[in-house]
Amino acid sequence: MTALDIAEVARRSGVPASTLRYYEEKGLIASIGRRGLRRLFDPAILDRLALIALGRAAGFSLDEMAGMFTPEGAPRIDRATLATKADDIDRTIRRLVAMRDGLRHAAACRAPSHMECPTFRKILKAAADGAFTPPANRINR
Amino acid sequence: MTALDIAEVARRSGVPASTLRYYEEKGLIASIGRRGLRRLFDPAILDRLALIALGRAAGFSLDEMAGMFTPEGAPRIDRATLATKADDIDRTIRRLVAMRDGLRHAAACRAPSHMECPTFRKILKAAADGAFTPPANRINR
DNA sequence: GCTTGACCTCAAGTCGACTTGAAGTGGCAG
DNA sequence: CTGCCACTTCAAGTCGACTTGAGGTCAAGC
Repeated sequence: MTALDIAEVARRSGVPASTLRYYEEKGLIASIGRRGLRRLFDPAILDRLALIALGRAAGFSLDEMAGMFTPEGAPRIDRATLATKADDIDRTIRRLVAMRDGLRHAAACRAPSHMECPTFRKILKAAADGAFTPPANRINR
Repeated sequence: MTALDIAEVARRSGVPASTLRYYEEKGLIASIGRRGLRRLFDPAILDRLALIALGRAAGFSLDEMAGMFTPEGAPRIDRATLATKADDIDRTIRRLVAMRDGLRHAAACRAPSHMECPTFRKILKAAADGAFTPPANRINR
Protein backbone atom coordinates (compact mmCIF):
# COMPACT_ATOMS: atom_id res chain seq x y z
CA MET A 1 0.00 0.00 0.00
CA THR A 2 1.34 3.40 -0.99
CA ALA A 3 -0.81 5.45 1.36
CA LEU A 4 0.96 7.75 3.79
CA ASP A 5 -0.25 8.43 7.27
CA ILE A 6 -0.42 11.96 8.57
CA ALA A 7 2.86 11.78 10.45
CA GLU A 8 4.62 10.62 7.31
CA VAL A 9 3.12 13.45 5.28
CA ALA A 10 4.12 15.91 7.97
CA ARG A 11 7.67 14.54 8.02
CA ARG A 12 8.08 14.57 4.26
CA SER A 13 6.41 17.90 3.61
CA GLY A 14 7.47 19.79 6.68
CA VAL A 15 3.84 20.80 7.21
CA PRO A 16 2.68 20.16 10.80
CA ALA A 17 -0.08 17.60 11.32
CA SER A 18 -2.29 20.27 12.88
CA THR A 19 -1.97 22.28 9.67
CA LEU A 20 -2.82 19.26 7.55
CA ARG A 21 -6.02 18.75 9.54
CA TYR A 22 -6.78 22.43 9.18
CA TYR A 23 -6.24 22.27 5.41
CA GLU A 24 -8.50 19.27 5.18
CA GLU A 25 -11.19 21.04 7.14
CA LYS A 26 -10.84 23.97 4.72
CA GLY A 27 -11.21 21.67 1.76
CA LEU A 28 -7.71 22.31 0.45
CA ILE A 29 -6.65 18.70 0.70
CA ALA A 30 -8.44 15.41 1.20
CA SER A 31 -7.48 12.16 2.86
CA ILE A 32 -8.16 8.94 0.98
CA GLY A 33 -9.24 6.96 4.01
CA ARG A 34 -8.47 5.98 7.55
CA ARG A 35 -6.63 3.27 9.39
CA GLY A 36 -8.56 3.26 12.60
CA LEU A 37 -8.91 6.95 13.34
CA ARG A 38 -5.79 7.89 11.45
CA ARG A 39 -5.97 9.68 8.17
CA LEU A 40 -4.30 8.16 5.16
CA PHE A 41 -3.14 10.29 2.27
CA ASP A 42 -2.24 9.60 -1.34
CA PRO A 43 1.43 10.40 -1.98
CA ALA A 44 0.24 12.99 -4.54
CA ILE A 45 -0.65 15.07 -1.51
CA LEU A 46 2.99 16.10 -1.42
CA ASP A 47 2.80 17.86 -4.78
CA ARG A 48 -0.40 19.46 -3.71
CA LEU A 49 1.15 20.76 -0.52
CA ALA A 50 4.06 22.15 -2.50
CA LEU A 51 1.60 23.91 -4.77
CA ILE A 52 -0.21 25.31 -1.75
CA ALA A 53 3.08 26.55 -0.32
CA LEU A 54 3.87 28.17 -3.64
CA GLY A 55 0.47 29.80 -3.84
CA ARG A 56 0.76 31.11 -0.29
CA ALA A 57 4.19 32.52 -1.08
CA ALA A 58 2.73 34.19 -4.15
CA GLY A 59 0.13 35.86 -1.96
CA PHE A 60 -2.96 33.75 -2.61
CA SER A 61 -5.17 33.13 0.39
CA LEU A 62 -6.15 29.61 1.37
CA ASP A 63 -9.69 30.33 0.25
CA GLU A 64 -8.49 31.43 -3.16
CA MET A 65 -6.43 28.32 -3.53
CA ALA A 66 -9.28 26.04 -2.58
CA GLY A 67 -10.74 26.90 -5.98
CA MET A 68 -7.57 26.13 -7.85
CA PHE A 69 -7.97 22.37 -7.99
CA THR A 70 -10.34 20.21 -10.00
CA PRO A 71 -12.46 17.75 -8.01
CA GLU A 72 -9.95 15.14 -9.20
CA GLY A 73 -7.12 17.04 -7.60
CA ALA A 74 -5.37 18.38 -10.68
CA PRO A 75 -4.39 22.02 -10.49
CA ARG A 76 -6.70 24.27 -12.46
CA ILE A 77 -5.03 27.63 -12.56
CA ASP A 78 -6.20 30.49 -14.66
CA ARG A 79 -3.25 32.02 -16.50
CA ALA A 80 -4.74 35.48 -16.28
CA THR A 81 -4.92 35.12 -12.51
CA LEU A 82 -1.25 34.25 -12.45
CA ALA A 83 -0.36 37.22 -14.62
CA THR A 84 -2.38 39.51 -12.38
CA LYS A 85 -0.63 38.19 -9.32
CA ALA A 86 2.74 38.62 -11.04
CA ASP A 87 1.85 42.25 -11.66
CA ASP A 88 0.85 42.67 -8.02
CA ILE A 89 4.17 41.30 -6.94
CA ASP A 90 5.94 43.55 -9.39
CA ARG A 91 4.34 46.59 -7.79
CA THR A 92 5.34 45.32 -4.39
CA ILE A 93 8.90 44.88 -5.61
CA ARG A 94 9.06 48.48 -6.83
CA ARG A 95 7.77 49.66 -3.50
CA LEU A 96 10.33 47.59 -1.64
CA VAL A 97 13.20 48.70 -3.85
CA ALA A 98 12.31 52.31 -3.07
CA MET A 99 12.12 51.46 0.63
CA ARG A 100 15.40 49.61 0.61
CA ASP A 101 17.21 52.42 -1.15
CA GLY A 102 15.67 54.92 1.23
CA LEU A 103 16.78 52.94 4.26
CA ARG A 104 20.28 52.50 2.88
CA HIS A 105 20.49 56.22 2.34
CA ALA A 106 19.28 56.94 5.84
CA ALA A 107 21.80 54.47 7.22
CA ALA A 108 24.65 56.07 5.32
CA CYS A 109 23.61 59.72 5.58
CA ARG A 110 25.89 61.89 7.66
CA ALA A 111 23.39 64.59 8.55
CA PRO A 112 23.35 65.12 12.34
CA SER A 113 19.66 64.23 12.46
CA HIS A 114 17.70 62.36 9.84
CA MET A 115 15.21 65.19 9.78
CA GLU A 116 17.89 67.51 8.41
CA CYS A 117 18.60 65.31 5.42
CA PRO A 118 16.68 66.49 2.36
CA THR A 119 16.60 63.01 0.89
CA PHE A 120 15.16 61.62 4.09
CA ARG A 121 12.53 64.32 4.20
CA LYS A 122 11.58 63.52 0.64
CA ILE A 123 11.13 59.86 1.53
CA LEU A 124 9.13 60.88 4.57
CA LYS A 125 6.81 62.93 2.44
CA ALA A 126 6.31 60.00 0.10
CA ALA A 127 5.46 57.84 3.09
CA ALA A 128 2.99 60.44 4.35
CA ASP A 129 1.35 60.34 0.92
CA GLY A 130 0.99 56.59 1.27
CA ALA A 131 3.42 55.83 -1.52
CA PHE A 132 4.81 52.88 0.41
CA THR A 133 1.63 51.60 1.99
CA PRO A 134 0.31 48.66 -0.02
CA PRO A 135 -3.36 48.41 -0.95
CA ALA A 136 -3.89 45.04 0.66
CA ASN A 137 -1.63 42.28 -0.55
CA ARG A 138 0.18 40.20 2.00
CA ILE A 139 3.05 38.36 0.48
CA ASN A 140 4.63 38.18 3.88
CA ARG A 141 3.53 36.40 6.96
CA MET B 1 -2.68 78.75 19.07
CA THR B 2 -1.07 76.27 16.74
CA ALA B 3 -2.44 73.13 18.37
CA LEU B 4 -4.43 70.77 16.19
CA ASP B 5 -7.38 68.83 17.42
CA ILE B 6 -7.66 65.14 16.63
CA ALA B 7 -10.04 65.65 13.71
CA GLU B 8 -7.61 68.08 12.13
CA VAL B 9 -4.71 65.67 12.57
CA ALA B 10 -6.81 62.88 11.09
CA ARG B 11 -7.76 65.05 8.13
CA ARG B 12 -4.23 66.24 7.43
CA SER B 13 -2.49 62.93 7.98
CA GLY B 14 -5.11 60.57 6.66
CA VAL B 15 -4.77 58.53 9.87
CA PRO B 16 -8.18 57.76 11.44
CA ALA B 17 -8.91 59.23 14.85
CA SER B 18 -9.33 55.72 16.28
CA THR B 19 -5.81 54.92 15.15
CA LEU B 20 -4.45 58.10 16.66
CA ARG B 21 -5.98 57.14 20.02
CA TYR B 22 -4.54 53.68 19.65
CA TYR B 23 -1.09 55.07 18.88
CA GLU B 24 -1.30 57.31 21.91
CA GLU B 25 -2.26 54.38 24.09
CA LYS B 26 0.74 52.49 22.72
CA GLY B 27 3.02 55.40 23.53
CA LEU B 28 3.87 56.12 19.91
CA ILE B 29 2.52 59.63 19.98
CA ALA B 30 1.48 62.05 22.70
CA SER B 31 -1.10 64.78 22.86
CA ILE B 32 -0.03 68.12 24.32
CA GLY B 33 -3.27 68.76 26.16
CA ARG B 34 -7.01 68.81 25.97
CA ARG B 35 -9.76 71.24 25.16
CA GLY B 36 -12.52 69.81 27.23
CA LEU B 37 -12.22 66.11 26.51
CA ARG B 38 -10.66 66.62 23.11
CA ARG B 39 -7.04 65.89 22.54
CA LEU B 40 -4.82 68.63 21.18
CA PHE B 41 -1.68 67.83 19.24
CA ASP B 42 1.43 69.75 18.30
CA PRO B 43 1.68 70.17 14.52
CA ALA B 44 4.97 68.24 14.70
CA ILE B 45 2.76 65.19 15.15
CA LEU B 46 2.37 65.17 11.39
CA ASP B 47 6.06 64.50 10.81
CA ARG B 48 5.96 61.87 13.48
CA LEU B 49 3.01 60.14 11.86
CA ALA B 50 4.81 60.22 8.52
CA LEU B 51 7.81 58.61 10.17
CA ILE B 52 5.59 55.97 11.71
CA ALA B 53 4.02 55.28 8.32
CA LEU B 54 7.50 54.96 6.85
CA GLY B 55 8.63 52.63 9.58
CA ARG B 56 5.55 50.46 9.17
CA ALA B 57 6.14 50.29 5.44
CA ALA B 58 9.72 49.26 6.13
CA GLY B 59 8.48 46.42 8.28
CA PHE B 60 9.03 47.75 11.78
CA SER B 61 6.36 46.85 14.30
CA LEU B 62 4.65 49.55 16.34
CA ASP B 63 6.47 48.30 19.41
CA GLU B 64 9.83 48.60 17.70
CA MET B 65 9.04 52.10 16.62
CA ALA B 66 7.99 53.18 20.08
CA GLY B 67 11.69 53.00 20.94
CA MET B 68 12.77 55.12 18.02
CA PHE B 69 11.97 58.49 19.49
CA THR B 70 13.68 60.46 22.23
CA PRO B 71 11.49 61.57 25.12
CA GLU B 72 11.53 64.97 23.41
CA GLY B 73 10.05 63.50 20.28
CA ALA B 74 13.07 63.64 17.98
CA PRO B 75 13.70 60.50 15.98
CA ARG B 76 16.52 58.42 17.37
CA ILE B 77 17.24 55.79 14.80
CA ASP B 78 20.18 53.47 14.94
CA ARG B 79 21.85 53.38 11.53
CA ALA B 80 22.79 49.74 11.95
CA THR B 81 19.13 48.91 12.52
CA LEU B 82 18.28 50.64 9.27
CA ALA B 83 20.98 48.77 7.40
CA THR B 84 19.76 45.48 8.82
CA LYS B 85 16.22 46.25 7.78
CA ALA B 86 17.45 47.23 4.31
CA ASP B 87 19.14 43.84 4.05
CA ASP B 88 15.92 42.12 5.17
CA ILE B 89 14.01 43.93 2.48
CA ASP B 90 16.66 43.03 -0.04
CA ARG B 91 16.17 39.35 0.72
CA THR B 92 12.43 39.78 0.39
CA ILE B 93 12.93 41.46 -2.97
CA ARG B 94 15.00 38.55 -4.26
CA ARG B 95 12.34 36.15 -3.13
CA LEU B 96 9.64 38.18 -4.81
CA VAL B 97 11.57 38.54 -8.04
CA ALA B 98 11.89 34.77 -8.20
CA MET B 99 8.18 34.41 -7.48
CA ARG B 100 7.20 36.98 -10.05
CA ASP B 101 9.34 35.37 -12.75
CA GLY B 102 7.93 31.98 -11.85
CA LEU B 103 4.37 33.22 -12.07
CA ARG B 104 5.02 34.95 -15.38
CA HIS B 105 6.45 31.74 -16.73
CA ALA B 106 3.51 29.72 -15.52
CA ALA B 107 1.15 32.25 -17.06
CA ALA B 108 2.91 32.09 -20.41
CA CYS B 109 3.79 28.39 -20.47
CA ARG B 110 2.00 26.38 -23.14
CA ALA B 111 2.23 22.99 -21.49
CA PRO B 112 -1.22 21.39 -21.31
CA SER B 113 -1.01 21.19 -17.53
CA HIS B 114 1.33 23.16 -15.32
CA MET B 115 2.50 19.93 -13.79
CA GLU B 116 3.98 18.90 -17.13
CA CYS B 117 6.16 21.98 -17.39
CA PRO B 118 9.69 21.30 -16.13
CA THR B 119 10.20 24.91 -15.15
CA PHE B 120 7.02 24.89 -13.12
CA ARG B 121 8.03 21.66 -11.41
CA LYS B 122 11.36 23.21 -10.52
CA ILE B 123 9.62 26.18 -8.96
CA LEU B 124 7.31 23.84 -7.11
CA LYS B 125 10.24 21.97 -5.67
CA ALA B 126 11.80 25.22 -4.53
CA ALA B 127 8.51 26.10 -2.83
CA ALA B 128 8.39 22.69 -1.16
CA ASP B 129 11.88 23.37 0.17
CA GLY B 130 10.63 26.61 1.65
CA ALA B 131 12.71 28.78 -0.66
CA PHE B 132 9.89 31.28 -0.97
CA THR B 133 8.53 31.19 2.54
CA PRO B 134 9.85 34.13 4.51
CA PRO B 135 11.28 33.69 8.01
CA ALA B 136 8.93 36.18 9.63
CA ASN B 137 9.02 39.65 8.21
CA ARG B 138 5.78 41.33 7.30
CA ILE B 139 6.32 44.16 4.94
CA ASN B 140 2.82 43.80 3.64
CA ARG B 141 -0.61 44.12 5.02
C1' DG C 1 -30.06 77.52 28.98
C1' DC C 2 -30.43 73.76 26.05
C1' DT C 3 -29.47 70.92 22.28
C1' DT C 4 -26.30 69.00 19.25
C1' DG C 5 -22.89 66.08 17.84
C1' DA C 6 -18.11 65.40 17.70
C1' DC C 7 -15.31 63.78 20.80
C1' DC C 8 -14.39 60.68 25.00
C1' DT C 9 -13.44 55.74 27.49
C1' DC C 10 -13.27 50.93 27.78
C1' DA C 11 -14.28 46.47 26.39
C1' DA C 12 -14.89 43.56 22.80
C1' DG C 13 -14.70 42.22 18.00
C1' DT C 14 -12.16 41.40 13.43
C1' DC C 15 -9.06 39.08 10.09
C1' DG C 16 -6.21 34.90 8.46
C1' DA C 17 -3.74 31.04 9.36
C1' DC C 18 -2.84 28.34 12.44
C1' DT C 19 -1.72 26.33 17.33
C1' DT C 20 -3.01 24.55 21.74
C1' DG C 21 -5.36 21.88 25.13
C1' DA C 22 -8.54 18.71 27.06
C1' DA C 23 -10.66 14.52 26.61
C1' DG C 24 -11.25 10.33 23.84
C1' DT C 25 -9.85 6.17 20.66
C1' DG C 26 -7.71 2.32 18.78
C1' DG C 27 -3.62 -0.31 16.33
C1' DC C 28 0.07 -2.80 17.73
C1' DA C 29 4.15 -4.43 20.70
C1' DG C 30 4.90 -7.31 24.53
C1' DC D 1 -5.07 -9.14 26.77
C1' DT D 2 -3.30 -5.00 28.12
C1' DG D 3 -1.11 -0.76 28.08
C1' DC D 4 1.05 2.73 25.49
C1' DC D 5 0.86 6.66 22.86
C1' DA D 6 0.29 8.66 18.47
C1' DC D 7 -3.44 9.81 16.70
C1' DT D 8 -8.45 11.77 16.96
C1' DT D 9 -12.23 15.76 17.71
C1' DC D 10 -13.77 20.24 18.98
C1' DA D 11 -13.52 24.48 21.11
C1' DA D 12 -10.77 28.06 22.26
C1' DG D 13 -6.58 30.78 22.10
C1' DT D 14 -2.84 33.54 19.56
C1' DC D 15 -0.75 37.46 17.02
C1' DG D 16 -0.69 42.54 15.39
C1' DA D 17 -2.94 46.47 14.26
C1' DC D 18 -6.74 48.28 14.41
C1' DT D 19 -12.08 48.99 14.34
C1' DT D 20 -16.55 49.00 16.42
C1' DG D 21 -20.09 49.77 19.76
C1' DA D 22 -22.28 51.23 23.91
C1' DG D 23 -22.75 54.67 26.95
C1' DG D 24 -20.91 59.21 28.60
C1' DT D 25 -19.15 64.28 28.33
C1' DC D 26 -18.83 68.92 27.11
C1' DA D 27 -17.68 73.32 23.96
C1' DA D 28 -20.19 75.81 20.98
C1' DG D 29 -24.16 77.61 18.43
C1' DC D 30 -28.93 79.10 18.74
